[in-house]
Amino acid sequence: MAEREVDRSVSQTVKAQLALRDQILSGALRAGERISELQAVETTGASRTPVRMALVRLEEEGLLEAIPSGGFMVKAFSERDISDSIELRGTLEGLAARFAAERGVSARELEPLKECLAAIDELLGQVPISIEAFSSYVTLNARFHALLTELSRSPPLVRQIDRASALPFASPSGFVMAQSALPEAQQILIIAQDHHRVVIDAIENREGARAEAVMREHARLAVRNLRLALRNRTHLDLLPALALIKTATD
Amino acid sequence: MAEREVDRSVSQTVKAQLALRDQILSGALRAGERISELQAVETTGASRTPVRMALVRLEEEGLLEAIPSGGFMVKAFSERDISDSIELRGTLEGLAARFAAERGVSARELEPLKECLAAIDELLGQVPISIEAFSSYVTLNARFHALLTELSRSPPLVRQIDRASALPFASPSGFVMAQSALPEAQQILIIAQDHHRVVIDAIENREGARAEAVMREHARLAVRNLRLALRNRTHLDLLPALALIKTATD
DNA sequence: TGTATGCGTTATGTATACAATAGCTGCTGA
DNA sequence: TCAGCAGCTATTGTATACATAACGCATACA
Repeated sequence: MAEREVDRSVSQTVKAQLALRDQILSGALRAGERISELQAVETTGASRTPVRMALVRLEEEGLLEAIPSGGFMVKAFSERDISDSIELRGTLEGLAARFAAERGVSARELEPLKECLAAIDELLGQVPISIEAFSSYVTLNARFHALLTELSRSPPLVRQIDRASALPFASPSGFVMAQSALPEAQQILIIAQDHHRVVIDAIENREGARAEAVMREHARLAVRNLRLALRNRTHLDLLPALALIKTATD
Repeated sequence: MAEREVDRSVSQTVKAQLALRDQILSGALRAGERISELQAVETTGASRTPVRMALVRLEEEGLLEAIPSGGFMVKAFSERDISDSIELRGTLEGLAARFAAERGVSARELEPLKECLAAIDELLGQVPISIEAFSSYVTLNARFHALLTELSRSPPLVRQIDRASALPFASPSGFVMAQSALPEAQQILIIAQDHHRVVIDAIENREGARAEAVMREHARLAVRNLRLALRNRTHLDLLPALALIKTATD
């Protein structure tokens, strides 16, 4: 036992996993770069065993890739990989919305979603939207999607959606939003909010096909959003993905 | 270093993972049962570190569940969980088929699929189908789906589909097929083969919507298939899933 | 007799020691 | 001067030892 300072409130494995994911999503570890276990031990403060467990988890999560000769490297993604992931998540969310509509949802279950919707409306009412409001939006929007997903009452589907969201929508510790991109972002978010409204309405009226269709349209909007963010080098709520895209265009 | 007999041709972690997955899918470890690390060490022949890595991987895969107080248990699924997983996979495969159709696929890329199709035709030509032929079908069908998935040219999507397939379609070491269920199974497989034909045709003609629709229809057939298998207590190609469904109906 | 507390046992979480392999560097020979 | 081989080093894979926490059982007290 070393004289290492240990925080017993949370498991070393979880601590290491969070720290490493943060390093990856923040860009401290660059795409394609090999991850040194020893270095990870130093930066995370955990010993090799929990670090290795964290690495395995991150590999399964899709952020790391095993190197045949041993060890792991940060996985690199193309722009298309990210846009495919967004469309993929939209497709899954479409299925979730369909399930929710077909299986029926009580008014009480829809309540939190409507509250979320109202809170977002309030943020978007500001013209132009402030950086702080945009930041709150990211949180509220994630909450809305999580709640919507839950309405499907399908644990396997919820699980897959979480997985699919990890890549394009993971939240790093902090993020930057260019001031100049705000008005354009707001335009897009207002359209997105319409989608949110339609999907709730469709679920309430048990229109599965319509609920599904709007979520897929929603994803296509997010793809356009990504293209815009890449072109302007600004970050909408898709920012974490940017750290993962390999710089050399292939 | 113990006098343990070690097989250096394959990593201990992989060995342990395969052995444990087999134990779960074959039903040797029952749903809801806690997995003892020490016991796993004995049955797999690996030491605790690789066993723990394997357990983490299987948890991420969705076959195990972490117990809050520590350790892992075999995850239990309801019948609906499995049928949702099938529908989920079908939805993802639908997206893959759409991508393939929209992005275009050369004749050379379609060749292996057509060969697969012909091989299955030959098997299904036998009336009634033999157990051995049915077993070959399971392999060929898995190959067909894997090839189709690849046509999407989308690594993130392929990855998710693999993930989604793990639960309902994983291949255990051996499986049993009741003789009496064969004719009914053959009927279903002939319809399934029609779907295969349609999806290839749609991809060739770049009809994305049609390609997607037929894969979703294909999934609905598989769901009916599952219901049948459960009712008759027979195993079609969905067998591994049966080991995971909790016996006590909740 | 039932419940609560304390101790012991067992299993998991963590750390580290050991083994093996892959990659690199330097040297030698053609 | 370049290529190939050998030895070394660094890093990963594996095993095990140690620490800690949880569960069960027994005993004592109400």
